[in-house]
Amino acid sequence: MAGRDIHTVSESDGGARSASRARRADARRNQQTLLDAAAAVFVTSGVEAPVRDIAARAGVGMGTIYRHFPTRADLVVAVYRHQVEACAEAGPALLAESASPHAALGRWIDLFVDFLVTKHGLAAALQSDDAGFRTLHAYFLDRLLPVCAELLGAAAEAGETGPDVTAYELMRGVGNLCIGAENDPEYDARRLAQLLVAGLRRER
Amino acid sequence: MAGRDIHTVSESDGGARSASRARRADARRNQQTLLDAAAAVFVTSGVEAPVRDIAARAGVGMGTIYRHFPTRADLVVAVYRHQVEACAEAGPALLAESASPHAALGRWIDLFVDFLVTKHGLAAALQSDDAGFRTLHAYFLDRLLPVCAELLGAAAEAGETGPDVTAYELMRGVGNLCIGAENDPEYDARRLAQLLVAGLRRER
Amino acid sequence: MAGRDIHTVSESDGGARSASRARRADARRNQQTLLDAAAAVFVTSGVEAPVRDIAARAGVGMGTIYRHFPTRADLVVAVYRHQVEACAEAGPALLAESASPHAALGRWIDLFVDFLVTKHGLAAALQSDDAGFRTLHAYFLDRLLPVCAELLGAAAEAGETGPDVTAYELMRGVGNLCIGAENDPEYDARRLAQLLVAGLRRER
Amino acid sequence: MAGRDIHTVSESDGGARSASRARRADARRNQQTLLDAAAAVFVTSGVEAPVRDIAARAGVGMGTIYRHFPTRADLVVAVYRHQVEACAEAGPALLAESASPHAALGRWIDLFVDFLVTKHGLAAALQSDDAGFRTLHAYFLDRLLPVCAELLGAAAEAGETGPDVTAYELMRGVGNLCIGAENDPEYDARRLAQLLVAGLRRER
DNA sequence: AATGAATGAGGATTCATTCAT
DNA sequence: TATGAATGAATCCTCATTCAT
Repeated sequence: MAGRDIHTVSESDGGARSASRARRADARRNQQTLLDAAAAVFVTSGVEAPVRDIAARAGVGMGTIYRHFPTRADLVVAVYRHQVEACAEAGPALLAESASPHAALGRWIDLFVDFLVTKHGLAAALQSDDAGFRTLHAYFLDRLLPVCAELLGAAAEAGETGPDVTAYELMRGVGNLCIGAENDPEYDARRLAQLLVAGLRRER
Repeated sequence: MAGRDIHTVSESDGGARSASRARRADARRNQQTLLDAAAAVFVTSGVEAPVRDIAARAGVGMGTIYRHFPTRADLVVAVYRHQVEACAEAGPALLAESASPHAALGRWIDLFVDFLVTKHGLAAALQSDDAGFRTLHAYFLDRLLPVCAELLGAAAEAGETGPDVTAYELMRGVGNLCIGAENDPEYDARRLAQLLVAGLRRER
Repeated sequence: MAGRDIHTVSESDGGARSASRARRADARRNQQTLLDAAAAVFVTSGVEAPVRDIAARAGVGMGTIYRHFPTRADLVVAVYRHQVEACAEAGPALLAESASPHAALGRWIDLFVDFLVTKHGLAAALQSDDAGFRTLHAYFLDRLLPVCAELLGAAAEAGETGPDVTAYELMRGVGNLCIGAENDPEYDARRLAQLLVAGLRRER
Repeated sequence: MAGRDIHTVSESDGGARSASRARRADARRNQQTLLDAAAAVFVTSGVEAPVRDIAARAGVGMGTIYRHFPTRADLVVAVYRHQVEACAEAGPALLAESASPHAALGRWIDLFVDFLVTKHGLAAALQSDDAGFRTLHAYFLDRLLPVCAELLGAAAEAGETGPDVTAYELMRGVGNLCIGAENDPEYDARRLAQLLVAGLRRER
């Protein structure tokens, strides 16, 4: 009887749990669908694409988007999180394997530019005054600024660079250089960014 | 009589002429009013300010704005023409008076940045996909690209720089660096632009 | 053995019974949790507060709210039932202890106003066209109209009042007077309601 | 010649003026169309009817509504202005022609109730917290409160009433009594309002 | 030539209610 | 039974541009 009670309890608990687990799995899958749809729409229409378009592409109602990602910034961050993380994590590795800190910085900036340039409108959104993008800006800074600062600091310590710019300015500048780059075949943001890095160089 | 006729004719001719002259003067004065109003509104609301606001400031109807400046780009160009011209004309002078072509380039870029940074939203408009800004982009390029190219070419010829970037890329890059700079006290577009220029430098 | 069987049976019967009892107790506790949560949310957000908020406050799913209270009116009624009952029951008592039926009516109206005025949005909900509130309206009427009618009838019988208004009109009027009173410090619904009651007064 | 110039000038001035006059006449006619449409829609859908509905009814774009009446309150006020004015102006007249100030007050309240009750949703809007209705509230108060205050004051001075309520409370109360009255055949707001007035009465 | 009234597309956001798990 | 994810209708307001007067 106790056994049955327990069983019953565990069954109902288990049922609840597995239902909840199932629901969660479902929701997670759904989230991924959303992210995929958003990513796809972002490519063609930029990160400011209408919510309705994203919802349509994902085959869900708009409310579903809002449920999962209350703010547009939340959605954008979620879409690009993996790549931002990868970029952040690449910093120390590059520092370790490159010939010099300055070289590492250059390679890291390349990664950053390659990332931004392929994300239609992202670079612009990062600078947008729009309150809805405040968080986006913050996320990028939180995650990448320390990495940039470390590389920059290492280069300075090695005497390769002077104290010309802050890490923030450098990132902001590089970000700016990427704006609209995807539409202009005459313009190579990567090259410009490397020029910036080169400009930091100091002869010993 | 002939004299009188002539006189009369000449008088009426003169009247027509002076009326026409007067009308032209009037129109010019009118245009100037428009430009002043636009400039004032651009300062506070950016170059994308509502047409109605500009018209109101100028004390004319919106139709008048459209008559004189069919596209927004036309208006923006007209507002900033003097400064763009001044910038363009400064190129050769700087080349003549500077210690080196590379130095001249740096000083010229400074002028360009100073100009852009103080024009709320102009740098962004220069990159805008918006059809209404196509002409704006074109004008800036037409007028400034040759100047930049000359400075860049001179520096290259003097062996101060390599062939890293085209004049177009450089201008585009510098323009990009100015986007949103007016709102961010942590960010000094001038410094970044100079970094770019420094990055062009080659040791002999 | 029989004893044991009986015992067992009775035990299991008892188990079932107590389980059922326990379940009922559980359900009741659950309901109470819901009502407490709803009451709390009503205070701050009014009786039209989002279902989700109430569910969240109660720590249950929204579906649970709907199961127990299919319409919002059901929930609102349940939340205020005690107070409505108390108000209803106060009628005869007041009639018994007051100096006159008209005085009793006045005191009873005071009770009613005091109740309504402290329930954010309730008075408005009572008049709402909204289908979801139809039942609410009905409940209040079912329960309170007879009481009001009795008081009013007694006063008329005593010659204190004329047949100016129906009990329904009086209640409706008093209810209306309470709308929005909680937000307006310049407005005293109680005073107005008493004016209404005073207006009923007839000299013998 | 001078004559011609003057003539020309006066012609062009005259043209501009008559164009402007024509435009203004046109616009005025248009405004009336708008007001008629709004009034019609208000009758069926209440004063909170969607702007689009009103525009459709008037056969104009929504922008036209916004141009003429930036705020919903502006529109509502415009629609009812004549009647509010009439109500305001009736006050002194009633005072003059009635048997007593208190009687005048009663008749004036009748006018006010008759006005409100036929305006679907207006009474409710007058109490709405909604910022868009703040102005509406203010207009009614500005225009009618002094009238009510005068009548009330005269009655008090004549010793017919006591100082039970302020003019504001009385108007607020009467306004409240009218909420939803148009939908309820069992409820006569006019009668209730008169009860309120009767309640003010004091025997000498 | 000037005026300024009119048009109407376009996108964000909230929440009651249902129903699969 | 309980959960809570998903749906999607409904309305607001701005502003570039046109064109009748």
